[in-house]
Amino acid sequence: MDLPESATFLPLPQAQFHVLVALTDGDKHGYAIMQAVESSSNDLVRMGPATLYGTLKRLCDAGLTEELSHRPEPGDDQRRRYYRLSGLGRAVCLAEADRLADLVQRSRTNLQPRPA
Amino acid sequence: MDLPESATFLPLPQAQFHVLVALTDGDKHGYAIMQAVESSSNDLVRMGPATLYGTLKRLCDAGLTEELSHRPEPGDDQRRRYYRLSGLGRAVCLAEADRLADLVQRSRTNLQPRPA
DNA sequence: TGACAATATATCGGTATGCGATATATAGTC
DNA sequence: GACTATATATCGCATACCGATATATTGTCA
Repeated sequence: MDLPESATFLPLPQAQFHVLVALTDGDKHGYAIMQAVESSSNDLVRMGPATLYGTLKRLCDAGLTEELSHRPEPGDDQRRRYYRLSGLGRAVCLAEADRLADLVQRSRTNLQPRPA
Repeated sequence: MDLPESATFLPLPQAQFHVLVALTDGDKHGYAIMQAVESSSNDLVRMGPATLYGTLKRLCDAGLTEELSHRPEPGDDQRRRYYRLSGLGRAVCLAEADRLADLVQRSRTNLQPRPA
């Protein structure tokens, strides 16, 4: 069941979707998100600090992500700030995935050479 | 086989991808593209004239689409200007679809509750 | 210890993209 | 003739994106 509220965030800006998807993997700090987005796209998507931290701010303001109040790995780099998907963030991420899956399928279907 | 050149256009801005996908269906004039994008997304994606014609200009400048020199339906509305996908546009559209399909699959896989 | 690279967050300022509103004009309907 | 839908076009603002730079910490190696 999908919260109707999710649709109001669609279409999601690309950078926001990239960050949400990176967090479906598990909680991460900013720098790790940046690396995950780049490596998982084979460096096709480049995400510098300006895009990352600006996007993280927007996502947290919108309630799609939350900053962790506790530190998952005590003794790690003290500068790190960790983020996780909220319940709403999960719903929005899935809704955007559905929307994009439809576009992907239609473009592939239409562009396949049709057998006579 | 994918032209390496296609990758240089990725990630494609959302509006550009929407227009390309709309044209995989067949050649269309601007107004028809606008309606196709909205109706095929169940009005989730709204595309006004400013976004449409600006995007079409960028796509034609980049060589991803081409304006038809002839009129496919003689006797139709004389104001119409028809557009079609170029070969490069097809390749870029498929490459972007591949990129998005990967994001969709990973987000779905990660967000499914994992059976114990 | 000192030098250096990698890690980590943050912001400035400019560019690209997106879009509401408006303009203009034709085509179709009643 | 009045009205709606069709069709293209552009202004100006808002949002989104991103290269460059700044600052400081951490880790590594000599």
